[in-house]
Amino acid sequence: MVSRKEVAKLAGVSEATVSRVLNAAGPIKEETRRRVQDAANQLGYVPSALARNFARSKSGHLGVVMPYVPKAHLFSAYFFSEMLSGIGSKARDSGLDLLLLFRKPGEKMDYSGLFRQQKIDACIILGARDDHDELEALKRLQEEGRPFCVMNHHFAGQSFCEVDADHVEGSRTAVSHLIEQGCKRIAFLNGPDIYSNSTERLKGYRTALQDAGIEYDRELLLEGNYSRRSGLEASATIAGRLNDIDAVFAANDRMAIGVMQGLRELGLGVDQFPAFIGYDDSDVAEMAVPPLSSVRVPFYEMGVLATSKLIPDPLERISALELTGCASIRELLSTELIIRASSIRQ
Amino acid sequence: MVSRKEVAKLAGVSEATVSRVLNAAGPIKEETRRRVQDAANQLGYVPSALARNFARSKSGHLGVVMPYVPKAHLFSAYFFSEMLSGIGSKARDSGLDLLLLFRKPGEKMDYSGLFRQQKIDACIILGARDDHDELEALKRLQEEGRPFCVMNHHFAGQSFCEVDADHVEGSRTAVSHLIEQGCKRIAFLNGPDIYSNSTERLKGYRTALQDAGIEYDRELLLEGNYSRRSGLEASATIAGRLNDIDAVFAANDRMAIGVMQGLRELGLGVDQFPAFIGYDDSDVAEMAVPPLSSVRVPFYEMGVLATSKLIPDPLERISALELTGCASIRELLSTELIIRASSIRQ
DNA sequence: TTGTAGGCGTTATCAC
DNA sequence: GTGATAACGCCTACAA
Repeated sequence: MVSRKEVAKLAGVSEATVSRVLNAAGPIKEETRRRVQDAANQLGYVPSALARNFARSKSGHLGVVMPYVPKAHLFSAYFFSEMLSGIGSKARDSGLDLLLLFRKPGEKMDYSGLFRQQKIDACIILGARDDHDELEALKRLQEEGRPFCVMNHHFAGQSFCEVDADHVEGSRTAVSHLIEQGCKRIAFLNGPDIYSNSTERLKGYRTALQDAGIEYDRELLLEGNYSRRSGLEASATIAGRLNDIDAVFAANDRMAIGVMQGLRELGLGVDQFPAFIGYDDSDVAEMAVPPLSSVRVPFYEMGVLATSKLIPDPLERISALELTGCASIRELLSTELIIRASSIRQ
Repeated sequence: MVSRKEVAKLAGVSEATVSRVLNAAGPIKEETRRRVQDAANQLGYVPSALARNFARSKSGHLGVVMPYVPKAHLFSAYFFSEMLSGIGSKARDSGLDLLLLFRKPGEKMDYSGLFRQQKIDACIILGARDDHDELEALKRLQEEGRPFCVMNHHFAGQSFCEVDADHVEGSRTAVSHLIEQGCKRIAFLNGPDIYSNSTERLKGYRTALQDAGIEYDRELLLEGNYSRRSGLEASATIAGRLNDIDAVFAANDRMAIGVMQGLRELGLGVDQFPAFIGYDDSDVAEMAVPPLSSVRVPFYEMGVLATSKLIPDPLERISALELTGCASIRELLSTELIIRASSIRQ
């Protein structure tokens, strides 16, 4: 490995000067700059990021915590990959590298340890669980003043930095659309309420009903676990009450598709289907039969936003402060209802 | 940050001794060990991975290069997430962290630079392109003796370390199955032949035909780009020749589903569909209507394998050498045909 | 405009 | 068994 020292020697300058040239820092005589550049090129010198980070005592890494995804694919890979792309895009602009951290099944994450080991300078948590250990780990991070951001989940009663989509409004819009289509008995296949997303969606669902003067009926509430299979299972219930149900709103696309599949297996044709709306607008939505209306969530943008909250661009930060006076703790991005054939009643 | 020095002082030993205790290296008197442990606990000392890596001049990172995935989702996130999980699982066992590297649109990757910057100790390339720059970059890596592994692509004429699935056999099996189902005119919607996978699949397709004594007909070959949309577009051609085509073998699930969609939009019912087989057995296969038969590719295991080729477990390495005499350069894992309704003719 | 020198927190190699 | 003490390659005052 060719080091700065050799470049310095060849160029006939001190090591400090080599650094100044390569970091474009401080005033440098043009001729010196050239000599150093030439020497560096000639030797094929590349500064060691490792040594640099060490000297600055920064890892240079943005940690990204991925949820544990069991073989029984509960979640779609879709939105993790979208968020990752957003995070990666912004991180690259900031000169940060992404350190991928996989959560293990039962394991409680030692977020603080990752910082203390100097593995990461900041952290984005994608698969936050709302349990005791997780909460404690995050509270500790906050006490220690570590930069971190939780995506896609809200910890009630905390003031963590969080980035999410507005699922209340997203669900309200979806259900309102169903109502506009003439649906009155709208089943809601939600996810488990350990996810804040689920309770938010329920809220939006109820708001839409209320706005339309439709009474909320607990009997129309079903719970799945965001897997296709759980939608398949829910389909039995739905099929048995098809005279009482004219629409299905599912908390994600996979469950919606599971329900469709189940109905189909029971011999129902598309023309006998209730109206359907899914959630996430993942890639499977447009592959469904019929194509599934869905609430689009800006996962990519959420990734970008989360990253910039941790690594604020100096310029942005200034203008943000000028505009708002402070950075808000929790930010919600808007969703968009994508209407396809599944929700159109004619 | 509490450092080793403070622990040493509190424990009344030298820094070297602290390291010995914490690294469980060298002989240590039990009492000393306890004193050090206590001091470390009391101070909440956590060794800095950054400093450690620097001192060892190893980054401690396994780089994973992700392909550029444009908004027009050419590929499914599915197999990248599967491979990543496999890689992550094995890397964690080896004490390596994953550094995620996103390829940018036109950018030619400077793989060698990543090593010379000491950002990574080894590298797995997921989205290899078969162009000149890429090849040069990889050849350079090899010349420099860097540990790297290409996944899912074969560079002809090179002896890179590669991990892939046996797509010749996977395709042969799929097409043979179609033939067993009585199909004789099997359209093949392949991907572009810049991907070695595509040419391998074609080979398998032809082999199956030959085995069955069916003549190969170039007219039955269609080319898409692995996107659902390209399947949609191909469906026009297929629909126009449905009297001459009794099955469609697609090089991935998304294209197969695109074709189904296209046919459906043209008013064809499932009973008029040709037999279908897709490839990858991604999560969308079982969501298709009808459920799509597909060739399952062990992406997770491929990730594990690629990682262990780079970071051989000492024990495994020994036994492998005993068995084979050397590690093979290119390894192929077997695929498995998953039969669902789409390919059953009764 | 450039050089000097201390420090970053380990590892690893000697001595004792 | 344990303690000194060079590296490791770079950054960053502080001097000159």
